[in-house]
Amino acid sequence: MILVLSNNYSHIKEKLSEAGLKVTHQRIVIMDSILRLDNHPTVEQIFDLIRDANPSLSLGTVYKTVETFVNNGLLSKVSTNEGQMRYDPKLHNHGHIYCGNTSEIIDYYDEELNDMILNFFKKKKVNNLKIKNITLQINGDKIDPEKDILIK
Amino acid sequence: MILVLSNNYSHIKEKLSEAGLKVTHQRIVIMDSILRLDNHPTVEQIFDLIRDANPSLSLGTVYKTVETFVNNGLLSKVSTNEGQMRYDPKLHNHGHIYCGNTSEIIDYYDEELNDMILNFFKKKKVNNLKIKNITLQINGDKIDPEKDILIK
DNA sequence: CTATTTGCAAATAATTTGCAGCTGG
DNA sequence: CCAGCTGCAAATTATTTGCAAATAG
Repeated sequence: MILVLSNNYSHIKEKLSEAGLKVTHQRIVIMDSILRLDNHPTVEQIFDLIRDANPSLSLGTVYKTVETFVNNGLLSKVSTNEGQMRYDPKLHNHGHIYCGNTSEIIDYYDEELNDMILNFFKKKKVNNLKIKNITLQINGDKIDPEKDILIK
Repeated sequence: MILVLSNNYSHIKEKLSEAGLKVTHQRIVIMDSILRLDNHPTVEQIFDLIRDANPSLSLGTVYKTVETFVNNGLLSKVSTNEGQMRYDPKLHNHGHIYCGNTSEIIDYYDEELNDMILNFFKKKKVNNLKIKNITLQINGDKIDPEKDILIK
């Protein structure tokens, strides 16, 4: 029986190659940190997570790299009212919950709601616009900031 | 028959007073320009529109003023992927169409869709979150950048 | 080998701050 | 009058740029 060990970062390397990007250590580490951080990190948060283990990696490289990732469809850019861009590795059509009091951004996706909205826009047309995607933005405040938000 | 002339800026002055803000020339001119510009201006666009007629009014004051307006519920803040905040004088629950190729932000509101979404969130609950509002973000590109977007 | 990518430092852009002087209520 | 505004300049923050050295393919 042959056991194929899941090679470190193999999934990320593959994604980079598929996108036609050179597979560099910096890119792997940056993508990995975004996936691990999960909640839509800022450039600063990415840099803070990886700088100790990669002392020569510079902040400028993080800026350039996330921009490259966005341009090649590996990340999407999420703007906030706090003046810093954040980066989202989930590429399927999904919405976000913005917590005003904790600055968290939480993914929101509901199949039923999504279908409802897509059906609606099959009927109602917006002329002279090529729609790329439609997302829902839910603004609110966490009631208990210590606890998580639970989508039922 | 008594004809009451619509006093200049009277509506804006009223809004400011109601919000408990002092009615200053700067605030009137800034709010007026936002209403006139209509399409979710940046601070720079506001400033450009009013600077000639108000040479002593400074850019810093525009920044402070729009922030005051947001904090007092007279404007809402709209973030973009272009690194500049934009300001929206329409306060009722409505969505935005973001044109990637022209950087325009166009209001979108449909009663039926709005009801549909609100009803949905009466059933599905998001625990530990006090929802303030739910808006739709429609991303796309204008097909003919010269022409307007027409919502049918 | 060579087109890309990276690191670094300097530049730019957007926004905020501090504070003295002005002004609306 | 005086708390709240404004103007101005300097400070801060986020991001971009330019370029020489490094490196993936």
